Amino acid sequence: MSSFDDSDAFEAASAASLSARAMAARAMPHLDGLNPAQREAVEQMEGPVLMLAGAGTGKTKALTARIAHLLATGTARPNEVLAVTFTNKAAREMKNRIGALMGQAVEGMPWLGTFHSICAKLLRRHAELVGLKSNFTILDTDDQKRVLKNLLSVNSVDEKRHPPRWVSSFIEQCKNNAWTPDKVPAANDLELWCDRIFDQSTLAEAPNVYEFSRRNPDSGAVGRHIIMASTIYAQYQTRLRELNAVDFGDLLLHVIRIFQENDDLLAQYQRWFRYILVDEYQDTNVAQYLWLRLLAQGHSNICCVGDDDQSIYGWRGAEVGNILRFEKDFPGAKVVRLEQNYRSTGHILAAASGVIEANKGRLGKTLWTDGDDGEKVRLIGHWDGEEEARWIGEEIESMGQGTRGMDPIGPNDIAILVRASHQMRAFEDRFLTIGLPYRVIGGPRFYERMEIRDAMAYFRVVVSPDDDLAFERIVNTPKRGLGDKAQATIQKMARTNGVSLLDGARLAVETKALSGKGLKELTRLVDQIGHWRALMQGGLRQVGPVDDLIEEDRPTIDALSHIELAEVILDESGYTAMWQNDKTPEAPGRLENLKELVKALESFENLQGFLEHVSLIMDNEADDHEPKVTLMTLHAAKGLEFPAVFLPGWEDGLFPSQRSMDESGLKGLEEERRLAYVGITRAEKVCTISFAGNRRVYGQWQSQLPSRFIDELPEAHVEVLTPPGLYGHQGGMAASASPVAEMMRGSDLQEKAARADVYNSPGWKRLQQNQGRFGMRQPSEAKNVTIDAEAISAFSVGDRVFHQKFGYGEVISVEGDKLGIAFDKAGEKHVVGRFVVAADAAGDVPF
DNA sequence: AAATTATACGTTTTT
DNA sequence: CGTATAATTT
Repeated sequence: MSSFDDSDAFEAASAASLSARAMAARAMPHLDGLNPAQREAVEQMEGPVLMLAGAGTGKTKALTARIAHLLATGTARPNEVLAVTFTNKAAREMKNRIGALMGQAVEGMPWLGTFHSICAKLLRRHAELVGLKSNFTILDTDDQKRVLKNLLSVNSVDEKRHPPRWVSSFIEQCKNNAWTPDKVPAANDLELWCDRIFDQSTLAEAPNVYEFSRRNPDSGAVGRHIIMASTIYAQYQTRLRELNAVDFGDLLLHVIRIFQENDDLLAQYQRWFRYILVDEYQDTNVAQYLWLRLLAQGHSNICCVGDDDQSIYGWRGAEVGNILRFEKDFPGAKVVRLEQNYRSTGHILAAASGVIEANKGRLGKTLWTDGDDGEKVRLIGHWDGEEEARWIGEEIESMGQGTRGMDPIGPNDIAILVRASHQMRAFEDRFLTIGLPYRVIGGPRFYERMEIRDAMAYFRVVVSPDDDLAFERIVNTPKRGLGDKAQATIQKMARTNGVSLLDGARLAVETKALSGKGLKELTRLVDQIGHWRALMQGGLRQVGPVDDLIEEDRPTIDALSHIELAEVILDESGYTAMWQNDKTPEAPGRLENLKELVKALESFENLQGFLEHVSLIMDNEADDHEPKVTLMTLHAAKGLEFPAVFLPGWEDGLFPSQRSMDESGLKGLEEERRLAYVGITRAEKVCTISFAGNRRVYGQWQSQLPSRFIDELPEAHVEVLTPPGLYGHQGGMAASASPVAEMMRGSDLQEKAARADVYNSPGWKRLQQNQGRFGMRQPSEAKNVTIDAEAISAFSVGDRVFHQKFGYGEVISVEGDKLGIAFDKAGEKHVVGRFVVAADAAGDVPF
């Protein structure tokens, strides 16, 4: 875990490299099983190398083999290799695989990690060069938003028109592009409207506010006042410095600035990192590119691995241009293409290739395989989204039995990949009713949950008493009667004395700036924090003026373990009690999460180490053992593979997403197409694409057209399926119904023409001919499966029950193992009995 | 200060 | 339609 405790990594690494050199004489097992292209990429150690690695071509294998080769040949010591990834998961996997290749010989690679963790490490060493202390805190999006909200209101910005998260994404965009506040191009800057009109005297006191001469289209008023977004950005940076804090983008930018302003230091690191490797290079943004270029200058021993066809993060600043430009940026670069695919069948590869070929300006690769053609990509249309979910559910069940001579495929080997997370709901609903276990990847992350963040804010206050944001978060959580008024008093006290909020609170207590209950509660909180701090450090116990909480009056105390300390903090602060007293359905889960948090502390030496880890590592691999179908977005699926993949919702507007096309035009469409390519290439054996003719969008029923990507699937590699149980309804329900529906909605002519044209497209005609009918049918009343006499429900009508997702409710019908339940909050649902528990037991059952 | 009602809005997401 | 925030009430 500890890419951070590198203090003696150098020593350890040097020792390790001796044995590495010794190994050079011996065989090199890491080269075994590499194909010629992979081997070339591994053995070309000097100079710039671009490894263009298509989906499933053994990219990680080649990358790890290359590192192993550098070490095994004694070309580099472990601490001289800088290997950067985007995610912690990727870093972890690489570490494991290198370990497996090298045996125990290499202790660790201190500079293998994410861009952010490596930058955090560098910045802690040199923080003072950018005016920070080395114990700076790393803000998450929530903290950022709070800082920004404050700035916006101070500047009278109209928060209705420019919500904090909007300004926050502006700043993020600037940082992705390595624009400091003074370097924001005028064309990219934004005018933020003020929420009031200044008069001459107030305007004089607001130096950043300008008169905006254009007419306000809303009110018709002239003389609106504005402030530039880059000005807010500048203030934001100042504020972060005051807080001794950085955001994620700053980790990169501060390090870049340090390198740019300190030639000697840069030279030192250039000498130190003799070999640089970068994973997922197509996802790098401008800042990351600059960072890499600074470090690679000189030796140019940089190996970038990526696939321009899998660049799907343009919307968050990734520059495909970086990978397309590589040979220009690094003259003499060797380009190696990995094109042999070890993952998917021939039909699947051919279908994926057919789709991606429609993109322009690719570096170009042709995937091929030694393996079987396998089954064709399957394509199926449904009446609506619910039927699509129903069909996929049944298909998954039959895959479990093994269909058409294929080996059974269990839930763990199946994934459903959607374009947008809201598509998951239809599947969740369906799977819940048929009792198909599933797992959703990519929901709210563990460390982003409210209770976890609250708990960590307590830890932060104890670890660093001047962490104002953390103090602000916990001062009235749980409710202590310290509302806006009390907090304003504390703020004022802190500001006028130039101290932290905690010290401000201490002063407020001493000077009795508050009264009654507020004073008592604040006194207690301040004393408690002092007490916890003492528990952390050990030694003489601090004796507060009003210290009625601490029962024993020991003059000295021993330092508690950080785990005990965490428990004490959560307990004494009343935070645990707050959730125990909470009657909402999510309260038991939150308590469970808190327990998990404390458990997670075990793998750390102290609270500081834990907090550093958490601020950079936001992933939480749930370790459940039950086989489950995976439900996730296409974005989340990159890098993964499954024997069977379902790709539902291939409808124009949904996928490709209308918004992408509107906002980014052809570029956006091409990125969507790459997403389609990523989706198809996740499948090893079976890939099933589907669409619905009708779908509910924001509550309104809308007729949908099959995705244009469906037309791009090469016919020879696609098999069109027809759902079972069809009767009547000859062909092309959507073809006839949709345009009519379109006209009734009175959309403009151009759009109608464009849409009508789809029906003349070769792909659609082909499908019509091939199928005769396309599986469109009226939704038959879904008859629920007959009652299994063996299945005796543990519940009866009238029982109070609790459900993990829907909360509390009352059983209103029982049909075999299926229950009809009227939920208090979620309405009426049909659910399989094993997903609910008797309501009185809900409090004790850890889900 | 909590509970309730109104209203706006509605990809993709890691660090 | 459903959720998440804001505004309003009690």
